[in-house]
Amino acid sequence: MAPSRATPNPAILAGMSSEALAPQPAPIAPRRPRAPGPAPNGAGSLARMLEVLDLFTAETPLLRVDDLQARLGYTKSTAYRYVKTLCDAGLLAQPAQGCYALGPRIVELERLMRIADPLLQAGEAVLPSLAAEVPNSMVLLCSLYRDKVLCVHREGPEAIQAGGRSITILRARGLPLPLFQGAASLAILAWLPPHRIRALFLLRQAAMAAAGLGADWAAVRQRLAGIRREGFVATAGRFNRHLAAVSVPVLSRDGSQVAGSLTRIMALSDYAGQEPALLARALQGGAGQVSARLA
Amino acid sequence: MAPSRATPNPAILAGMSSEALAPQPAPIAPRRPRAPGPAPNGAGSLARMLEVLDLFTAETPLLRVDDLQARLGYTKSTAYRYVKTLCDAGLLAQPAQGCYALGPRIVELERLMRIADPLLQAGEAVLPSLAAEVPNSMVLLCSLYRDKVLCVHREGPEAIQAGGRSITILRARGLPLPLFQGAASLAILAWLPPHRIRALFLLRQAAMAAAGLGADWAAVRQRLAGIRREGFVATAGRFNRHLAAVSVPVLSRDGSQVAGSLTRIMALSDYAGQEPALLARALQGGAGQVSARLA
DNA sequence: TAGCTTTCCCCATAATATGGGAAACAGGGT
DNA sequence: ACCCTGTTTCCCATATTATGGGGAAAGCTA
Repeated sequence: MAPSRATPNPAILAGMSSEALAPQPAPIAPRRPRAPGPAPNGAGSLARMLEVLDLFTAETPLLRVDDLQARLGYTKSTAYRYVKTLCDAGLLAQPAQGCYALGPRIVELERLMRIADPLLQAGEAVLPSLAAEVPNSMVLLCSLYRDKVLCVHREGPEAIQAGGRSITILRARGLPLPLFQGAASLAILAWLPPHRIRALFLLRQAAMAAAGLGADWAAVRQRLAGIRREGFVATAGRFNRHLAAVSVPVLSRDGSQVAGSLTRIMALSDYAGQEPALLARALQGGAGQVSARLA
Repeated sequence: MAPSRATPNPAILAGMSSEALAPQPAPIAPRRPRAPGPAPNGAGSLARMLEVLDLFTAETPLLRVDDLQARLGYTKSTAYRYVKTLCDAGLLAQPAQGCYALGPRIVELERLMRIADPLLQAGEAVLPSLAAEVPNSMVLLCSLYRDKVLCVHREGPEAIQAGGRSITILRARGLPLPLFQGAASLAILAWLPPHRIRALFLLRQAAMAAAGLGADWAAVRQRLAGIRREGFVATAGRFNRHLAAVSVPVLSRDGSQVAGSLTRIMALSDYAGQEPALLARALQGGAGQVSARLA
């Protein structure tokens, strides 16, 4: 600080009475106790802080501290402390004063993931030729994380001509897919080890039923066994009225577990003329190549 | 938990003596106090938890809990609690038992940033034609976040033929650049509002000097003023012995502040035959188009 | 199923996150 | 250049809760 910004006497500037400058005996208000209970929220303060990230969406990428305070029920102090901690970690950033957004660390970490992800590496090498095999179609590489299926890579055109219109899937990487719906997810689910499927069922039976996977354990089990017997999943007009999808699992190199799924998306009109099993065969070839390239 | 996990009586199951069930005077080992001091680490526990993310690198994308425990000095309990909290938030994931990696939430959040970032939107529209103007060259769009410059988008070939070899810049998005070195960073720095430059200088004078920006405030100020007068930054052989770069600032639509920088990277041999100011002029045209497209 | 590692749970206490208010700061206007 | 307004940090006592150790449960491998 070269010229040393030296004007720290706001008390006088603010016109406070001289009394206020005398040593105050006990003017500090004691902390207002929160309502008793095991935990005010579902978790500890560490998890509470991370909830801040959930508030950022494509519709509201910029938030003010007031919004956080209101939406999460914190006080101003706490909201600012969370924001400051997250900013220091780079997970948030301030594009402008009073304005917060997701931060650079996220982009940086995502790059690390791209560099380190063997599935992505393998997919980038194999998918281009696979996508080119069928005109007006794109190929998606998806992956399962605990209880979330994400599109990891897309190859082929950004848009598909279908139903007289151009249907675009923009910025596919990172697109979250419903766990129990869609060819890409089912192709992963069906090849999960039995105890994983069972655990998922016990935990999210309602969601499975709602997605039409099956009302009880027997139905779900049977449905997934059917998919495994076929070797692929084909859906038509579910994700979009004018689109169809065929998906096959990508297994780890030793074939012991499922690493993700490979999905071709095409116009429903193009799909109608073809044999699903034939489309699946081509995908299975690609999936085998991807598997072979996995570290 | 279909059969309702209702067996919360570990004392009996474990075969403890009935004495142990009586009110225990003080059998529980008191918490071992940590070394006294204002704070064991530089920050509170919230920031401490986020340090876990720093341990994941391109070289070590997979970590075991023992590693975290050892590298951050936590106990097993704490390490597992952090990991669980971060996993629940999706910032970490377990590809396999005993194995942790960066999680799906990061990819998902990064997608949100791509969707919402006006600079990226504008860049994707403008850069392709700009990159094609000069063969064997790529164009980088970079942005400043508080104290970090990141490449946000790359257009053009992935590799440049220079010095008889092919020099590749892979996965440019998310690539961190040194704040005080390189054309892309300097083109942003120089157009920062004076008080921001001054704040940076006060905070990181040593780093500026080490990067050759200037030993004292006068030198730094003069150097940046010189860049502003020129209107661009050109470097040759700094980032890589066989490459040269020309960079210009991208201003906000109203021109009041700098939003990022636009940089062309080319082979040093190609650069040598050209007039830097002419290259800069073309970039300035592109930067103007990007600015015009900013929301 | 047994045997192993990994993960979670329990609890008292020490560490620290919290909340209220005021100081310091930054940006925009005149 | 200055004030003025809204934003951000600092301060401190106390209540909340994160911590650490040991042991139970869960998950995977053989």
